[in-house]
Amino acid sequence: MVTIADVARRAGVSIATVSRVLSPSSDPHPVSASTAQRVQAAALELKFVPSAIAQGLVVRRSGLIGLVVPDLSDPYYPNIASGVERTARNASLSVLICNTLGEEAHLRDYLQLLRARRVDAIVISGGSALTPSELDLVAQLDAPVVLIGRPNEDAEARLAFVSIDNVAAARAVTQHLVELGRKRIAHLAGPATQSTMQDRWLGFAGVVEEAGVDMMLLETSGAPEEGYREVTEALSQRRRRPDAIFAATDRLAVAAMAAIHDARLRVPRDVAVIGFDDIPLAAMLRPSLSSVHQPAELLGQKAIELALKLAAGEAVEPIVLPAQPLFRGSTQPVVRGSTQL
Amino acid sequence: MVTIADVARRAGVSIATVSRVLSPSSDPHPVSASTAQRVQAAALELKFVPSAIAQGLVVRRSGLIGLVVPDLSDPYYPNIASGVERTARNASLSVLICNTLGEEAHLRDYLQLLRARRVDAIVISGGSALTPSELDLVAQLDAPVVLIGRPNEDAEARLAFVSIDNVAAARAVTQHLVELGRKRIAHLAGPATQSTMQDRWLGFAGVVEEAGVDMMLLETSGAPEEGYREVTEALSQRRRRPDAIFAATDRLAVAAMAAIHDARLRVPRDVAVIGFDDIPLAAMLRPSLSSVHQPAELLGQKAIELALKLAAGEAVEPIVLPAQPLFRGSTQPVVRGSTQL
DNA sequence: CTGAAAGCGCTTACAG
DNA sequence: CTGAAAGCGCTTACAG
Repeated sequence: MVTIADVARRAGVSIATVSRVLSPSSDPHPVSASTAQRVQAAALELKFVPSAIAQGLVVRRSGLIGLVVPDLSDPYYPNIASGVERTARNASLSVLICNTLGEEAHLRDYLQLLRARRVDAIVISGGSALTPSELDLVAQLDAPVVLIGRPNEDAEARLAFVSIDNVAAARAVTQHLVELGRKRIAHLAGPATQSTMQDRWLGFAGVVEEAGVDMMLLETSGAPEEGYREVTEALSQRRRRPDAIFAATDRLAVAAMAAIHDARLRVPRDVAVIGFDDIPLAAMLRPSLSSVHQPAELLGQKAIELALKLAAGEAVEPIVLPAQPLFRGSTQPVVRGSTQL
Repeated sequence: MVTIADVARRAGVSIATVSRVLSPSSDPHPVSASTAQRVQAAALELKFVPSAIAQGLVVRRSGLIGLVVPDLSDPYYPNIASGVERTARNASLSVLICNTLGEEAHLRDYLQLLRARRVDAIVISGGSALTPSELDLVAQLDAPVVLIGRPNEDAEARLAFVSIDNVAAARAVTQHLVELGRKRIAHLAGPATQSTMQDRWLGFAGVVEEAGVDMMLLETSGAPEEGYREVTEALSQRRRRPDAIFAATDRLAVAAMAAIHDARLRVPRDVAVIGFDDIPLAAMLRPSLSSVHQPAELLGQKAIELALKLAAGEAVEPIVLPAQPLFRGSTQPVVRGSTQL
C-alpha cells in the first residue's frame, strides 16, 4: 500500500506538505500553488488515498457513526437506515451497521464494539423497544447517543431522541374509522413493551372512548402470524365481531387483511383496515392499504443532525415530527353500487 | 479517553503486557496468571477498551467490510445485508454500509472511501446491475471484492461472485405455469441491463418455447408503477390477454396482482401470477403469492466467506446456489368448486 | 511557504 | 514471563 512518504518522495517535498495539500484542515495551512500541483500529480500517479485509520488516530475522530437496528428485515427500518446513511454521508461520516435482532446480548456486544471503534456518535433505531436494562447500557455510553423512537419512562429525560407523534397519528386514524360509522373497532397491537406501541394504543383508546364506540384490544408480539391468529379469532365471535381494525403496523395490517379474507369477509365493506408505517407496498395492495406515513428518511436525517450537535457539545431538545395519515381503499366509505379499490 | 498506558500504570506493568493480556494475538505470548488477573482488573475498573483504530494501524487490517447496496429500501436487499452482517460479526468484522442508489458517482465515491478506510474486503450486492464502466471501477480495486449476483459479460471471468441459479429457477416456475395448463404466459421483466433479469427471461423463454405456448414480454425498469401499467395494458388486449404472468420480482408481482384486480379479473382463476424473491409479505398476501425463495441470508454468508478466502490469498470459484420455487395461492390449480387462498 | 519532530494508541520482534 | 523500543501512517504545533 502506498503511503504519504511515497508521495512526498515522488513530489520532492516533506510529508507535512503532502498532508497539507491532500487533507487540508478546517484552518488550512498555506501551500504554494506549484508545490500543491506537484503533490496532486504525485498522488494521482501513485493512486494514493490517505489512510483514514492513521488520520483517525491523530485527529481522534473516527468519522464513524454506529447505527443500531433491531431487525434489518423489518420493512420499517431500511428507510430509516437510508436517511441516516444519506445524511451521514453528507457530513463525511460512514455508517457502521449493527443488527441486534432484539437481543440484549447482541446490543451489549455491539456497544462495546462501537466503543472500541471510537465512533463519533451512535444512533439507535427502535429506541422505543429498549428494555430498562438496555437503556442502562445505553445511558452509560460516553459517545453521543440519539434514539429514534421515544424511550420508555424516565430515560426520556436523559436521552436525546427523535420520534413521530404516535398518539396524534393514532387519534387521527381512529377518528377516521369512527367517522366511517364503524361501531366496533379493534386495535391489533404490537408489543406493549414499546412506547411507540403504547402511544398508538393510547391515541386509539382515547378517541374510541370519546366517541363511545365499542373497542377490542388484540395483543401481539408484532409477528404477522400472531396477528393473523388474533384477527381470525376475533372474527369468529359472531356477536362481537369488529367492523374495523387499526393495526399498529402495516405488517400486522396485511396479516389482518389475510385473516379477513380467509374468513370470507370483505375489506372495507365488512371490516375496514388501517395500518401504520406506510411500507412501500401499501399502495399496491388490493384493497390498497390505508396507513400512516412515517417520515422515515427524515427521522434518520434528524437523528444524525442531533448526534452531530451532541458531538459538538451542544445541548439538544427531543424532536417530534408529525406523521401523515393516508386513507386508501381499505378504509374507503362503502357506498351502494360503488366499487372498491 | 482511557488508554493502554493508564491500564499499565494501574496494574503496575508495561503496556506490552497489557496488550498481551487484553488483545492476545493468534500466537499468544505467555503471561503469568497473576499478572493477567491484575491487568484484567485494572481494565475493568477503568472501563478500558482498546482502540480499534490504533490496533488497525499497527496490524494493518481495519476489521471492516464494505457492503455496497443499490437501494436499501428495496425489500430484497435487507435480507442480504442481514446475512452479510451476521457472518461478518462471527468473523469479528464490522460492516460499513454504502447505499449507492444505483448512481455511478456514488459508487465511485464509496469505493474511494472504502479504500481510505482500508477495508479488508468489499461485498457488492446488486452485482448483476453494474454497468461496464462500473465494473471497470470495481475491477481496479486492490481490496478483495465479491459480487452478489453474476456480473455481466466478461467481468464474470475476473470477479468473484455468488449468485443463485436464475435460469434454473425461472425454468421451474415457468414449467409450473405450463403444467397448470396456461396458454399465454407473460413475463413481466425487470431491467434488461441486469444479468439476473436476463437469466430469468432466458429460463422463461426456453420453457415457453419448448412447450409451444404463447408468450408475451412486458418490459419494465423494475418500478412497480411501471409493472402496473404494463400489465393493465396487456390485459386490455382482449384477444391476446395473458392467462399467467411470471414477474421478475415480487414487487412487480404485487403490481401485477393489483392491475389484474383493477381489471376485474381474478388471480389465479383468470390470470395466475408468480413472482421472484419471496419477500417476507408474500405468504400473507391474498391470494398468497407464489414465488422463488432466494436464500438471501445464505448469499450474504457465502459472500463473506469468499471475501475472507480472497483476503487470505486463496483462489476462489464462483458459487451458484439453488433457489426454491414456492407454489402458493396465486398459482393454485383452479378446480371447480374449490376455494382459493 | 516549508520541514523536522513529536505524538496519536497500539503491537510485536528483540533482548533479557 | 516481562519490558524497552521501534514503528504502523498520518497531523500539527513549532521553528525558520
